[in-house]
Amino acid sequence: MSEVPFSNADSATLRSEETRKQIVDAAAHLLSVQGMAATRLIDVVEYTQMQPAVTYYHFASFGDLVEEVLYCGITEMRNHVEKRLDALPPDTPPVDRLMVAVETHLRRELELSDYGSAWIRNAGHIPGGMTRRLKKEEAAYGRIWRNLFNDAIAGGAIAPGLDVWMARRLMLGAMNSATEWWDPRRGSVDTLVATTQLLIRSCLPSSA
Amino acid sequence: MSEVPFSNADSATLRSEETRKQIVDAAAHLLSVQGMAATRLIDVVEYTQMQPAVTYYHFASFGDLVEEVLYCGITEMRNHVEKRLDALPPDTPPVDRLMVAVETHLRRELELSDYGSAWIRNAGHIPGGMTRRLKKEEAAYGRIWRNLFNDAIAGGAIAPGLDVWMARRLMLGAMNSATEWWDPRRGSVDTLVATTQLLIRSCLPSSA
Amino acid sequence: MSEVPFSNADSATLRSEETRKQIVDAAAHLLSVQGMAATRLIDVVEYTQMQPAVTYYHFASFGDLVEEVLYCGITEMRNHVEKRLDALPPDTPPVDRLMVAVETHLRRELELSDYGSAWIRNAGHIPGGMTRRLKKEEAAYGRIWRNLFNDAIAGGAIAPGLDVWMARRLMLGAMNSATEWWDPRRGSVDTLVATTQLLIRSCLPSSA
Amino acid sequence: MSEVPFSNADSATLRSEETRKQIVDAAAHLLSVQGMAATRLIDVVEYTQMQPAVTYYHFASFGDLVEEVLYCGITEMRNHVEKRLDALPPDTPPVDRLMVAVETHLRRELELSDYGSAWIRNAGHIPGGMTRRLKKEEAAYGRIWRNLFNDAIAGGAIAPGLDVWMARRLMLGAMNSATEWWDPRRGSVDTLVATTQLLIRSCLPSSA
DNA sequence: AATGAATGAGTTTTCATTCAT
DNA sequence: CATGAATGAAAACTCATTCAT
Repeated sequence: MSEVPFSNADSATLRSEETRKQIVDAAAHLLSVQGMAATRLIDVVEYTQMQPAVTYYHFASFGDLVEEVLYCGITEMRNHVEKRLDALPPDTPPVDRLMVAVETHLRRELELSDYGSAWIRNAGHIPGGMTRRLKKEEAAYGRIWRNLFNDAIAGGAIAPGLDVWMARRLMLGAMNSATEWWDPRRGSVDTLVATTQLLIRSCLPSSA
Repeated sequence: MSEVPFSNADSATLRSEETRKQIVDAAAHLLSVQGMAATRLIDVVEYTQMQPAVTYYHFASFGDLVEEVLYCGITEMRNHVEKRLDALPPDTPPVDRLMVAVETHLRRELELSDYGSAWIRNAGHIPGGMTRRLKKEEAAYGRIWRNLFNDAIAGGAIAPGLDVWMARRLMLGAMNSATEWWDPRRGSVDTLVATTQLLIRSCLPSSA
Repeated sequence: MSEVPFSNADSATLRSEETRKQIVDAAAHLLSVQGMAATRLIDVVEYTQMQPAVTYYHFASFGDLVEEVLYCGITEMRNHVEKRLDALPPDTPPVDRLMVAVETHLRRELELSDYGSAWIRNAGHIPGGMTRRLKKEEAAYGRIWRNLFNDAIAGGAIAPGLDVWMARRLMLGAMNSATEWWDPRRGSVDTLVATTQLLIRSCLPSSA
Repeated sequence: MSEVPFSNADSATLRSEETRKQIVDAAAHLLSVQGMAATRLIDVVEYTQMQPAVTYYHFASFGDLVEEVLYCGITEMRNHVEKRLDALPPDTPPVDRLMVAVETHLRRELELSDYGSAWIRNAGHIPGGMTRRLKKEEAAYGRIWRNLFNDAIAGGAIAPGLDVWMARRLMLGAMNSATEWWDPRRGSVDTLVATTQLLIRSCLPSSA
């Protein structure tokens, strides 16, 4: 007969999406906590209390599931940073914009999402190298930071001998390293954000 | 050098030691290049053109071999940094001592030893967690840096809101991140050393 | 044609029959081309752009589907050969009747039906052995050939040492082998029919 | 010390070869009896009372094991036929040579070797198509028969409408079909050989 | 001291089948 | 009737480890 109101015809699709999400979430969690070397398909399905075969309904292989997690990690991170930056008043000074990005990146990496830290911790450990879409997405995120830094140092005098590309990498490396050592018992994320912002600020020529 | 005549027992020992070294070297190389997730016992012995069984003459398990590599990595790193610092004139200013440590750490990590980068890249990815001697050695190395930083900032005014422990971690994280992104084609280690030193210097209160 | 108005029940039945036919046709095609070892349920439904579950509305199991294909293959073959023979004038000489059967068998096997070749190629490869109805149908078809050959050699002198049963099997084997090697680019079916007829004729005692 | 007399230094190698042979033999047996569709790796290892993993010491995959069986089948068959032909007196008439080949092929296919029948029964059912070496070997065997037939019909008058290539295929098809239907209870191999030889002889133009 | 061979306990993967809608 | 989703049982395959020599 006619469709029951409010009953979604796509309920099967929704169920499926939910199942898929559970799997990816579990994988993201384990990858962010244990890293790739210690995360097997079996760990993921045990964590979700499902059957191994479910995975293969949604992904062609375990490797594909991992790739999906990392892809979501970098994409999500980029989207959030972009959104926060776009929401700023147009006249926000470049350095302030950079500080906002630093805060967003750190909070996401540590507090808000297993995907972010899964990406950061495992990006350099992908067995067969990165897929094309991972490379592309990473490059896009990298461009955001390049622009942020370039704007922030524009007009300032770069110290002789300093390589701007390396400097940017070092600062991002500093932020990302927090996934390995940050411990809520040793200090809040707020403190970490403040500290990181202070350090990065002090490295900018405009600070002189 | 050449083999000692009339000393079969010793030559056997030497051969054995050499074999062992080849295995550990190979493991260090692969761990530093591919990371733990992609490095299996089979890869290591294939790299040395040996048989899996050789490993078990020298190590109780594959895990032990990996642990040995990481232990060598951290130990070697500490020894070199200590030696360089000890060789400095006693009246070297603290900041200069820190700069020397930075240079030593970076050169070892990137140029001189697979062990150093094997350690740095995989420290956070050990399946069962660190062994006691790894923890101990890491703590010892950490103390060196704590002292270096403390001496360097002594007397200076710490910015309010800055957490010194975190700041130190961030700076070490920056240095260690180079294993993931450093590419000789984008700049020499000399440049990297200079850039890192400049950045760290600019973060120190004494620079004000 | 167009759908019958006011006859939903029938159109549904028709649709259902059509679906069933699509599946069996696809299975027949794949079995005749690839053989049983390479044909899975998944291949069949993918070929029809359907879902695995459809199969289970029409068949109790994948094995039943395969059996159905083979059963259709042998039945169809027998029916066609019988029809052609029945259509011959009653006074057709036995050898000519045999030649007609040879032509009918070959054309069906190679040109007209995936079912025929599916049967021929896979009859000896059924995992659990033949079902009863397959055995029965095969025996019935075999009887036709036995009679054809018996009539054709009746009155002729059988060479000493020749086993008639084996000779018949060999000739049928020759014909059936064409499914494995016949290639339209190496010669037409017409040529194949002519060649086969010539060979079989030359084996008959009446040819002397 | 010195090597123990009569103790083979390659005993390990011999053992290995023996194990490998057991596996291939078992696979050949099952393939010849059940065909590819019904033969799984697990069946082979169960038959040999070994562990699945042994297979992977000797073969990269189950597919490779199957390929090896088929390759041995065709190679072995060719070698035996060639040897028998080479041992004939140089002045043996071509038709007699052909008869010897027929006998050798049939006996090997039915009595002497699982490899021969494994090849014949499964050649047309290889999932991914034939490997290069299989094709090559098959072509070489085919050339032997082409020459045998060509020599046997040389000088005779080929019936108009008869395709020699097809005729040869049909006769080989007849012989190979015996793997599917031959049953020792219905007649000895001797009888089969005699019958086949008679039929093929009667097809040759020289018989006229 | 070294190694070729083998193995067991796992892992990933497959696939016919079922279920809920 | 049809189907998207899920599943269990079993398959192929992996790999650190051991054994016999």
